[in-house]
Amino acid sequence: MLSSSLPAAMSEPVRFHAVLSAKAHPCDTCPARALSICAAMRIEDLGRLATARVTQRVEAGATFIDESEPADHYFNITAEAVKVYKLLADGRRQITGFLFAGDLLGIAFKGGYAYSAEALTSLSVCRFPRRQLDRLLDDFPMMEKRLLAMASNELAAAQEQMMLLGRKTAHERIASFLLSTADRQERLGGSRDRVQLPMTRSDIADYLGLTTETVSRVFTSLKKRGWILLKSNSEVQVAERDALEELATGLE
Amino acid sequence: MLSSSLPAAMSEPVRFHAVLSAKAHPCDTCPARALSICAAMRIEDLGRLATARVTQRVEAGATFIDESEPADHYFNITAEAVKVYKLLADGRRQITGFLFAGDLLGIAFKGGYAYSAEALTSLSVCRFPRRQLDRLLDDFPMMEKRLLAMASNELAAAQEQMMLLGRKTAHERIASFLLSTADRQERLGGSRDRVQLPMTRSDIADYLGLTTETVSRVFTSLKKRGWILLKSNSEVQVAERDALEELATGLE
DNA sequence: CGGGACTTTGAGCAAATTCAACCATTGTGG
DNA sequence: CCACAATGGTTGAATTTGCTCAAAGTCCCG
Repeated sequence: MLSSSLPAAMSEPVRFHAVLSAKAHPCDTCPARALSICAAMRIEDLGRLATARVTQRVEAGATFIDESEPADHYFNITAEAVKVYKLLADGRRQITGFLFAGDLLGIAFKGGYAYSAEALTSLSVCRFPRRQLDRLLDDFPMMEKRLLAMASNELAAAQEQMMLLGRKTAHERIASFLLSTADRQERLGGSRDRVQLPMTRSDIADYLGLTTETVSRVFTSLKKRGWILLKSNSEVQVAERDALEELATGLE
Repeated sequence: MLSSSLPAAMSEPVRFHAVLSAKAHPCDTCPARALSICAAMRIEDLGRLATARVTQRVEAGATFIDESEPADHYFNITAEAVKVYKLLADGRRQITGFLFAGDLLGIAFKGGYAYSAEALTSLSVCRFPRRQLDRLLDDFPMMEKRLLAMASNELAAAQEQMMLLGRKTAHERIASFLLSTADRQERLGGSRDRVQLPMTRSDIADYLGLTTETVSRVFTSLKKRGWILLKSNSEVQVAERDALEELATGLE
C-alpha cells in the first residue's frame, strides 16, 4: 500500500538521524534537509551551518519556546509536528500554526518570541543561536532570500487563516483545515486523502477558533454526509474531496 | 493644540510632495522616507531606488491591487490609508490589514498577490517593479534585512490578529482595534488618544470578523461606559485607556 | 483490566447575526 | 440655497450559530 509510507516516515526519522549522525554529516540525513533554509546552501557550505547547530530533544507535550522569553534561537523542525500558540490573560488560547518537517520557528519581534511552542509528539529540533545565524546570513545571501521567501509564504498563510477565523462557518473551517493539512502532508510525501491528525480535538478547536464540542460535532456531521471517514481519532480519510473543497471555499 | 498636527499631516503631504518633487530629490520630501525600506539606504544610494520608482495616483475607493493579478510590483504607501482584503466566493470579505504611511505592500506568494488593495482616501503610492527591486536587494543587503524585519513584524501582527479573530469577544476586538490604531497613529506623529478612523464601520467589521451593526453597538456601549467619546464618525477619543487595555488583553 | 485523558452527544443558553426600520451627513442639481 | 437622494450609521426585535454545562462513551497505556 502506497499510503503506508507516510506513517512510517513520520514516526521514525528522528531515531534514524540519531544513529547516523555520529559518522555522516548531520545534515545529510536530516529528513528536512531539502525543505528548509538549509536547501539554499551548497553541501560544502553546510559545514558552517552545522557547527552552529545543536540537536535538541523535546518530549511530547513539552514547551520548548515560551511567549515571555527573549528570542535567542531559531528552531528547525526536522520531523513530526509542533504547535505554536498564544495565550490570553484568562487562559484562552489561540493556536497560530502547526509546524511540520522543514518549518522554521523563531522569527521574532522586538527581541521576544510572541508565542509559545509545544511538541505534539516527542521529537528532535535543530536549534541555532540567533546571533550566529544572523551572521551567517551576511555570507550567504541565498539563505537570506530563502528566509524572506519563507516569511512571505507564512504571511500569505496567515492571511488565509484570518479569512477562515473572521468569516468562515464552523463547517467551512473544518473543511479548510482538513484540506490544507492533507495538502501539506502530501507535499511531505504522504497520501493525498489520508490525513494524519497528531493534535487533539482541543488543539484543532484552538486553531480554528471553535470549541472541542463543535469540532467533534462537525466531524460527525461530515461523516454522516459521507464526505470523510474517521479511521481513528488521529486519522481522517477524505472521501468526497470536491464537496469539501466547495465547502472550504465558501461556494455554499 | 498638539493633536491638530496629525490631521494636517495626514491630509496634505501628497500635495506637498508633488509641488517639491520637480526640484528636489523625490524621496527627500517623501513623508514615509524614514519609515519604510528606504530608511535602510544612505541618501546617496537612494538614486538607484528612485529611478525604479513611479508615483501612482489612486483615487478614493479605487482598487489598485487585485487578488487575481500576477504580483509585478511592490507598493510603498507614503501617506493616508489603504485597506487590504480577501474575498470568499459568495462575497464575504476579510480585511487583513489597514496600511498607513511607510507600509510596504506587494509581498507575494507563488507569483500572485493573494489579496486586493483599495485606497480609503485619494492618495499617491510609490510603485516599484518587482524585478528591479529584487535586483536592487542584491546590492543593498541592508535593504533585504529591513524587508525581512518588516515581514517579521507583519507576521507577529498577523498572529495577534488571529488571537483577536479566534478568541476575543466583540468588545475585546473593538478595544484592541482602537488601541492598536491609536498606537500606530502615535508612532506616525499623531496624538495618543485621538484616533482617526478613515475607514467605514463596515470596513472595521470586515477587519474584526464582525458585522457593521455589532461594531456600531459596541461603540455606543463603550461610549455609554465613558471609555470613549465619538467625536465624529471618523474620530474616536480614548477617555479611559486603562479600562480599554484591560478589556483588550482579556483581563475580564 | 482499570483509570485517566480524550471524545462524543445532548439540552439549554447567549453572543452576535439577520432583518428591518429609522437617523445623520454629505454632496448635487434644480 | 435648499431639497433630496445616496451613502453610511444607529437602533430594535427575532433568530441562529456555536458555546456552556453535563453526562456518557472510547481509547490508550500502564
